[in-house]
Amino acid sequence: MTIKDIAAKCGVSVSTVSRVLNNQPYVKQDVREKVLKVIEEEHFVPHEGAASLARTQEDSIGVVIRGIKNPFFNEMVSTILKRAHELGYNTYLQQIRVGEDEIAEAASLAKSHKLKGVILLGGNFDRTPEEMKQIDVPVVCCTFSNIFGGVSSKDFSSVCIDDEDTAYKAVTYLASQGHKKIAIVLPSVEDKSISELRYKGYCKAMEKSGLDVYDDLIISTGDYSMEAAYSGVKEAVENGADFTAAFGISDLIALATMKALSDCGKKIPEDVSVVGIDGIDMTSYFIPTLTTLVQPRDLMANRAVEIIAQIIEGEENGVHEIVDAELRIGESVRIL
Amino acid sequence: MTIKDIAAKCGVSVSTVSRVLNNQPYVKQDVREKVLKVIEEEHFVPHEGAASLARTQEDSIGVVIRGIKNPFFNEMVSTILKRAHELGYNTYLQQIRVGEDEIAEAASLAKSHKLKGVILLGGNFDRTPEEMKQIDVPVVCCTFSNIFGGVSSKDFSSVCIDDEDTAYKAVTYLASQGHKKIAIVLPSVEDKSISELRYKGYCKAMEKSGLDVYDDLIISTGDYSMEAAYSGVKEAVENGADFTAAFGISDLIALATMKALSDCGKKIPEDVSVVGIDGIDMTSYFIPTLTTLVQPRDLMANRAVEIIAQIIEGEENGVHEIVDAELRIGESVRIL
DNA sequence: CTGAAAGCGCTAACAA
DNA sequence: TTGTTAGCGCTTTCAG
Repeated sequence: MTIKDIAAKCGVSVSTVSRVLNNQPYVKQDVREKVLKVIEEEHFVPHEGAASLARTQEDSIGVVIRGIKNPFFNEMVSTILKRAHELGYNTYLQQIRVGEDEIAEAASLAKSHKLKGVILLGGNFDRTPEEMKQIDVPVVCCTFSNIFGGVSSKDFSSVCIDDEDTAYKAVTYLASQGHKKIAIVLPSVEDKSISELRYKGYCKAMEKSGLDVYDDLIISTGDYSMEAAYSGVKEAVENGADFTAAFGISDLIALATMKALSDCGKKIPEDVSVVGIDGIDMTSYFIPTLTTLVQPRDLMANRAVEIIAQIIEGEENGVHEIVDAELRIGESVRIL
Repeated sequence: MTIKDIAAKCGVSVSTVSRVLNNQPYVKQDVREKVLKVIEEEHFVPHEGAASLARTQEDSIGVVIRGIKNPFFNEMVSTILKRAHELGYNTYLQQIRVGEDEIAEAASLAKSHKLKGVILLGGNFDRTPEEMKQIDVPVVCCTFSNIFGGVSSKDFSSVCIDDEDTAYKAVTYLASQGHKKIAIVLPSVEDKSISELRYKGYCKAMEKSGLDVYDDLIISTGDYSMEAAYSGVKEAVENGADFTAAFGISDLIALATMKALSDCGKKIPEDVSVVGIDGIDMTSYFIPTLTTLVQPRDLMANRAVEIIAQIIEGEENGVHEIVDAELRIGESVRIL
């Protein structure tokens, strides 16, 4: 069943059917209705590839999500797709594993579908200008900003929180509650990515609060997984690490930290307090509820789409928006 | 940049380039290498729509996921995509919200991309044969099986656990630990879907164990969300519902149940024990760890792909596989 | 307002 | 082993 068959059944030409299909003007009302009726009856759906091929200008954007199981990203996807739809953009979703190269994926997605722009949901900071140039359409980094790879800030856009500052707030909150020995649980202190930035914020907060940072307080677990965080914290505690509060640089890490502490016989928050960053839905159902700095994910998702649309419409590239994370007080921090 | 440009740059014809692109034989080794080199240099990626249009026979399958944020489904997706890739199938992923019509989506996806088959990840049971017929390619329901809508079992395939039996096991386990007042937390006792089936299993287990089912034990919350489960349980307890164990028909529901109970001052498992079904990753990090019947999600994901491949290759439709859920004992059930 | 016809970029016979 | 060519199903001028 093709557009041609529909045209024949309606006694009109293919161009008329095409006009109806694309909601274009210059079709008499009764003709439009008849065509619509036949389309409905036949359950006709146009072949997307053919349309895409014929279209002189596609209005599609791609969304590449890194970390297929990450709830934080999954919670943003539907907002992105919805907003894109509202603004008249078709979307192509590509989920990739943590190990894969999101730039290469994005470049290939853009070419294989004539995309007008790409949103990167999560990714690595450490990119060279050459790598970025592989993607020949505007890019908006959502939840992160490339600041390590020497890519000019004019060559991409971004919307994210200030990672260093947010970590600073998290740790300062802990300090304000009287905590002195505050541990940090992170993948790495220098991964040229979020982990490194949040580590800086931690150090700054500790310093400003007049607290010492010593080795035992830094629990590097290797990656962003809950498994790694769990074993890292457990091992640290078993080896005698001594702290009354822990800052997990993401909610998933913070939740795994709580579990590890609990399994070591520590009560939360009585013995150890914990805070995270992100604000994923699940944190509200943990016992105790996690205190966390909530990223405004709907705002970020919407802005990411709006920014890419703006750039596609011809506005300048290089839009970099910083949004605020807000402290949501749960039950995981002891209030002194 | 098109295949034609590449051909020109290499001094060969488009068909040679096409052959190289598709890993076909009948290209001299040195020619193949030269073409590959130019493709690499130019970062050429063929237009997917054009290829799809020209291909006489596409080998693509679609995956429609219902419940964009559901961790259980998200955890299966990558396995499905991987297996499909291994078997030589292209995949098209479509995530839809809980309110949307997955059959209509699947039908449209199948037509717009000339799909050979569709995997439905989660969905409604209550479908008529007419609705199913909208999808003109083989369908495999993964995690559920259509048994309410009168669709002939020959018209679709499925791979799922035995919902009634799994619920039976969960409740029987609770009873075996000495519990007598066992509540069930579910969306609805008759939603013609998973909830209804698991409710049946609950009733059967209660009966076999010689336990009474009375109204206070049945907490219907309206939908599958954690929010609904949380408020439903909280309200029930505040209204005096009295039970020592609760069966949440899904992990998410069980987790929300634990939280609600905890917020009502009940300790788990000391005051109330809880079990779920699914085995999502997150359950291992809750305090206490949730006892649950684990669905073999990798197995189901792999089988779903293998079954659809089998049907596409010409084998008979109507394959219905039941897989076993396995009890994973956590800390949420009091051991007597 | 409507239709005819020229591609979009690629694959797949078919010839060479 | 390679090239030529006819579409795949649709959109989009351009005439009418």
